[in-house]
Amino acid sequence: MMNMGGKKTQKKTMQGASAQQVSFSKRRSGLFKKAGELCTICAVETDNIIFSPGGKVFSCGHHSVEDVINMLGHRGKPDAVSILEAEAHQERVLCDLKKQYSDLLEQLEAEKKRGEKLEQMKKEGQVSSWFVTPIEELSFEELKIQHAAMAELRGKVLKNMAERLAQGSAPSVAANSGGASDFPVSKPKAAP
Amino acid sequence: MMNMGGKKTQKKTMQGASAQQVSFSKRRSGLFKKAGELCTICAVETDNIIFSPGGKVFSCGHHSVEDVINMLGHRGKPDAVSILEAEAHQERVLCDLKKQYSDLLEQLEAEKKRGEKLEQMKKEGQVSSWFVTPIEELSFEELKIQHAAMAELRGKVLKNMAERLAQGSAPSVAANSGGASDFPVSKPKAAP
DNA sequence: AACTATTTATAAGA
DNA sequence: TTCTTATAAATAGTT
Repeated sequence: MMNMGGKKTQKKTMQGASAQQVSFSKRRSGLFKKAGELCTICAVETDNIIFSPGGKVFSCGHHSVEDVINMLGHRGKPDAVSILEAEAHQERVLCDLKKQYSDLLEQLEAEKKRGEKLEQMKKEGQVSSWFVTPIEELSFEELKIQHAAMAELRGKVLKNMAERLAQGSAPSVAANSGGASDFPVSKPKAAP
Repeated sequence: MMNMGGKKTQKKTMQGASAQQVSFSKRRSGLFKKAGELCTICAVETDNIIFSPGGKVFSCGHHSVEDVINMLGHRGKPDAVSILEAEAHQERVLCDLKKQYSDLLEQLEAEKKRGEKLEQMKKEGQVSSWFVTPIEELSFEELKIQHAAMAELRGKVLKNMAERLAQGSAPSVAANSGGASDFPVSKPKAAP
């Protein structure tokens, strides 16, 4: 399609008012997005203001244009420190939300891993899940199947025990010799 | 090499002061560079300020912080459109974030439930793990315990089945009645 | 607005 | 810190 993507970085004013407007919209969101990421990832605060030729003012950040204006209206001439100390409550909320969002993502990720393990267990066969599901929650049909499955497993166990006895093998704790060490019984690793 | 570059976009505060510092430096230059490009390409003016936690202030743009203040003050009040636009943007971002946040809560809750089941399985004892572990890998002692456990479970199942039959109750899957919807989401924050 | 080919940005590693 | 590199993102031009 030869559409030329990012091309080489534009070094001069884009030709064509239309294209320039489009590019402006894209890059404006891009810039604000980057700013937001910077805040979230590095725990800093930013303020970004863009004055378009049309006289419009776009901004994002912890200290909104609104607040600056209000402050100016309230006071005669604030210094940089005033702005620094000013708190935009809406932006603050946004920031907190972002943080919470981040925390949630983290937790979600952790829970997902545990969930996947559960999924794996389930896939391993219905048997395992039946045994850990409160019996009251099982349907009658499921109970019947479980009953049969248990009977079969019991037979296997007895058979295995009999074989071992016959061989006179001494009871011992089988070491996890790599075989099925991937069973989801591992202890959770706390993330400090 | 597997050095992982851009990885997936970091969504959370980066852990490790060192890594965070490195990332901050990179992203700070990245942001300023983007701002510069935006100015050049779209013929607009920008001002960007970053407040680092260390108290340092980084900035770039066409006007000093003082200039920005003066300019805003000089214009008295940006036209209504400007304010509306800025507000709209922030509102959009906030809304999107809130929605994502809600969705995440939902997902988290679901994952939590699955996680709890896993936890329950583990607490249930070794029984569940035994059933999914290849029988050859179990020790004789474990087999005996398993045998006993199975016998007990079998008894429970039969008993439950008998009760249900006696009551003539239709087979059904009981729904989770107990719920913990009060997942800790936010923590109180002290305002600086 | 959506898509795609390219260019950028950047997290890890050295 | 700076350089490298693999991978994710951003985005100019097109549809």
